[in-house]
Amino acid sequence: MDNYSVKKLAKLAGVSVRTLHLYDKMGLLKPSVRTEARYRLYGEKELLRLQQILFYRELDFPLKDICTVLDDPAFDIVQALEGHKTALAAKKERINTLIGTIDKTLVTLKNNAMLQVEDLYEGIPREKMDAYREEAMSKWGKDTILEVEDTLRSFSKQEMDSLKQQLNDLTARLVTLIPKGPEHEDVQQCIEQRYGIILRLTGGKIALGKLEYFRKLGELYVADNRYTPVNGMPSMELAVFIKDATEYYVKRKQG
Amino acid sequence: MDNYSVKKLAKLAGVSVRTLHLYDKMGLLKPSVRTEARYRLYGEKELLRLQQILFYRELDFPLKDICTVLDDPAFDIVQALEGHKTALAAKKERINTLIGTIDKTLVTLKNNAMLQVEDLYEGIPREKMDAYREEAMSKWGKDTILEVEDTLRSFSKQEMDSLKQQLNDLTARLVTLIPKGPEHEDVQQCIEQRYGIILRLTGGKIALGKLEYFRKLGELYVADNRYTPVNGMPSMELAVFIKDATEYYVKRKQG
DNA sequence: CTTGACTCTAACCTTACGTCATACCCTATA
DNA sequence: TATAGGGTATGACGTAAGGTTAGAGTCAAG
Repeated sequence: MDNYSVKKLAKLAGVSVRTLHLYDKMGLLKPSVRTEARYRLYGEKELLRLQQILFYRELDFPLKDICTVLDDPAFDIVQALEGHKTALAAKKERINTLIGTIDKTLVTLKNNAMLQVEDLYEGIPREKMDAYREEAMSKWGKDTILEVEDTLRSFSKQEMDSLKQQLNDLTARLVTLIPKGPEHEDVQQCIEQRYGIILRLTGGKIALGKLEYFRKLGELYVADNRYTPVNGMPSMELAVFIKDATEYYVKRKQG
Repeated sequence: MDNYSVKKLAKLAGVSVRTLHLYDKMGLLKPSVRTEARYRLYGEKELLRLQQILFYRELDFPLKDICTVLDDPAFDIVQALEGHKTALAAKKERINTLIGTIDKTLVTLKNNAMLQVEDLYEGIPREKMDAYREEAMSKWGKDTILEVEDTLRSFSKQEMDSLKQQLNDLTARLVTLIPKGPEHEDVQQCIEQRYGIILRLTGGKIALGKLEYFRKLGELYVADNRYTPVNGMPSMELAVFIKDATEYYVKRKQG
């Protein structure tokens, strides 16, 4: 009997000594014996009671309620548990709401940072956006576009700026490389880098074969000169150049 | 400028004056001006900041984190929100576990109180239970039995004891009434009370017509004398008596 | 007899306020 | 002008469930 010192009981039950002191003072778990030096000693009965206490504690019951549950024999545990369950369900609902709010906020934040997704289209006025999106959707499929836009939205502003800058640099470099012809090694290197960046921007989620998709993107450069910015100015020459270089690139990769 | 006193701002934002004092002391929201009497005065800028504070507060952000979010321009809000969302999701998962534990505990508690559902069968040894249940299921349908058992399990120990006691009393009374014959008014009253109790015990969920079900129960009393306990002793005489009385009762009600 | 491990009590710290208590300030009215 | 009433400031205490010292006493082994 009375085998356990505070530390032994604490280790056994996985709580701190402080916790046992506290439970003692608040009457939740009294030691069965105090030595003359006022050391606390607990027996098996106390160990059992501690187990019960910890069970209810794990269910987030306040210690005072645990006291009531364990000490009042007329207490309806079933009702207490059911009430507690209701409270937990309410908490859970609140957390769901919070998570929803955070999601909405994240979308808003990223949209605000990312509304420059328009910048990808380089200067197309906002009122033409809808027409453009419909066009793109009918060309590549609505789902494809939506997936790409989702992916774009997931980038942080810094990442986005970096990728945009890289694309701009490549475009500028390609302008200087026009004289060398679309099949020149330097041009092909630029095209390959463009391919990598665009893959990242579209998240590799494109349903079409990736190279095929990339080729279509090359075509688009010719079909619609809105897509070929050179310092903000459209350039048919650059568009054709990129298209030719892309087709050669794809052909070499597929061959 | 500096339009709002503590109380005005508090009312406007739906917080307490104490909260504003606190936010001031901890540097989260300083008044733009202090009068010479040290009264706090806030301007529009502070109102706006308070709105932001409250937004994050509603998301259960600790105030210190809100401080960081609002004051450190290099702080990555998106990352903070995503981290917070993860934490909330973990909390939610924990609550799910807790609810599951409570459910299991409730079932255990009710089973422990109710495993005496067997007592309904009055002394049938546990190893014969399964055979009996199959028999009952083939007689009345598996679903019927499962529904009835569910209903039985939903009773608290006190309710159950009370109903059991009432049934025992009625049985004892019927024994004394055997000489008067199954159609005697007193006997019929007992049968009617039995009917009511059994209806409660089975929750009225029985698929069969209730009276019809009750009649079958009467038949069963004869078909299997395990169902007719008299102080623990089976009594064929009582079983027949109850069957006759029940059939008369049903006939009268249906007629 | 000393050392190291153990124990006691007490007190302060945490979050985000609520609730006094005491004292000061301001303004409108008699 | 005195005062009543409401607004305000500061400080302190309390909350839940302990964590973290601090100072002092206790126990068993070498």
